[in-house]
Amino acid sequence: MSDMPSCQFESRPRRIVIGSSGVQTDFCSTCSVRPNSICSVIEPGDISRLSEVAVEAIVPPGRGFIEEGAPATDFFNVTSGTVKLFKALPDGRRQITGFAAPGHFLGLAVSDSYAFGAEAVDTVRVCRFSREKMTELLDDFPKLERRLLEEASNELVAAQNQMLLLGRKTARERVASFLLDQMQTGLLPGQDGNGGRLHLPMTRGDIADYLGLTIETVSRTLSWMRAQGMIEVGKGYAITIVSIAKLEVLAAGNG
Amino acid sequence: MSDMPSCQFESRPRRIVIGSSGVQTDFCSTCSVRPNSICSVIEPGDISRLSEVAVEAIVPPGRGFIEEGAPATDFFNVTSGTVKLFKALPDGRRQITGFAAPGHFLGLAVSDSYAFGAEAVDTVRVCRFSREKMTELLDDFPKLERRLLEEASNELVAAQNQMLLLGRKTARERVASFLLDQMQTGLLPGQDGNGGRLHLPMTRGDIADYLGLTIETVSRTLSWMRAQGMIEVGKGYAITIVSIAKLEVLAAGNG
DNA sequence: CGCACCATTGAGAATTATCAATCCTTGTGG
DNA sequence: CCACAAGGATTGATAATTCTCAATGGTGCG
Repeated sequence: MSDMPSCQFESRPRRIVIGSSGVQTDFCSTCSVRPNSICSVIEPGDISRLSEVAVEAIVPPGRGFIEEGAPATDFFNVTSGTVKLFKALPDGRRQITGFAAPGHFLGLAVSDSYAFGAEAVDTVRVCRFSREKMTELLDDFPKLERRLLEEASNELVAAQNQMLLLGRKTARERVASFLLDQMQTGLLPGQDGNGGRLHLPMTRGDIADYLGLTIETVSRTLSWMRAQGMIEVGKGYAITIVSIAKLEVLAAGNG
Repeated sequence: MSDMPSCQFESRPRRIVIGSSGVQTDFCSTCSVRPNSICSVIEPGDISRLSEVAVEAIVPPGRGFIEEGAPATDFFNVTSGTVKLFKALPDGRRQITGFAAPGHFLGLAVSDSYAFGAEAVDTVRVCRFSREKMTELLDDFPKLERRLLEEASNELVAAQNQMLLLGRKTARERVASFLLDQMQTGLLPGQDGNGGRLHLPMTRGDIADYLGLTIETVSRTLSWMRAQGMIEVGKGYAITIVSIAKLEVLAAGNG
């Protein structure tokens, strides 16, 4: 496929917010994704502990920041943008195992090396924690551990759903399932009820690698869905869901 | 496929070992899989706590004991035999998401209903914990929570590997990967080095549902591997690995 | 002994992949 | 501002892997 991107950050700015008194402020306390992330279990009085160990980083589109097989030195929390997680075979075949949206925690692994790679789909901001700092936090905040277990359990459920999709669903069923899933995260503002405009930040190639298909099959399937009046394919990364009901019939298992 | 088995236990014997003094003994302390299970983090002095909340059950081959979508009332620990975990589509298509060997913990899910079904492959023994009793244990033994997180992380890694297999590997690669995986758990005693006799407790149908293939393709692929001198297919559930090297070349990605 | 279930093998069909050409969009530089 | 280059997307024609349908053979249990 494409050339393997390097595993370096574009920049690694320690984003320190200076308050009126000139003292470092807890940027975690103003973090917009904290309510949806594991950080929400840290009490307001302890948030400074978070800010001390977290480092903000900005990852430009297409840049990888976790390399499969590399030493697992850091954990990440996505604060904005979309990240693709993937595994690859020696000959280049790639399977995207998931897309991480803001609030998602990355790096769950007992091994000392990453079991997957991670790459920014669009411009991504992440909070980075070193492995040892994270361990300290876990020791000091038992709630954090329970929250991580929740997070892991949720990912496990998602992984099981994806295995069902990859192992047993047809191309049409896969794409339908994908579009419905994306309505959880990709819905444009003001959209809700029986339809909705979606912003899909990933390319057809990414979708294909996520669904275990080829680019061409994804494209053809979307065209077929458009012909069926299920969706409208806008330019860029926009897709409009015209009939959720029809997609749900497909996704449930009528290829 | 086959008719859906009921979600009942064959029997639910509270296995209470009566010591010489006539007092109930901790059967957990003699449990052969404890070193490999989450129970290993409970200190010897606290093992009685385990025995109090655990109930042993025997599940006959083919019997289901977790029904997908049913209220998640219990957790399980496999103590002997092999369990298949699966998800199904309305029309009967089934994806086996994993095989659980002795020591495996079942039921990780935040939801109040099971996200997957479980069924005994051969005769299975499990330890059952009620959800509330398990919660109490988690509160009293922080180490247990950390161990569960480890368990979940390991399953996540396995799930990611399986997604790569299902989404991007050819039939031959899938079967090769499967056979190599099974050498971790299914090796018959006395086997080790460059080959080994495997006991696969599951049917071809189970293997097919695990690998996202059909029974026929699994069978044909095994026949092809035999013709290539990679394996020997014995009668019953025996398979002999003749050349690990050839299988590894296949599994790594040469279809 | 016969039935039921599982496994193997064959022939043909179907879904999806591969190869290839064209179009569209976007960004860049003259 | 326009032309061009580059990457992504779409569509078409063909190929290949895998599935489906079907028949046969083996194994174990009642």
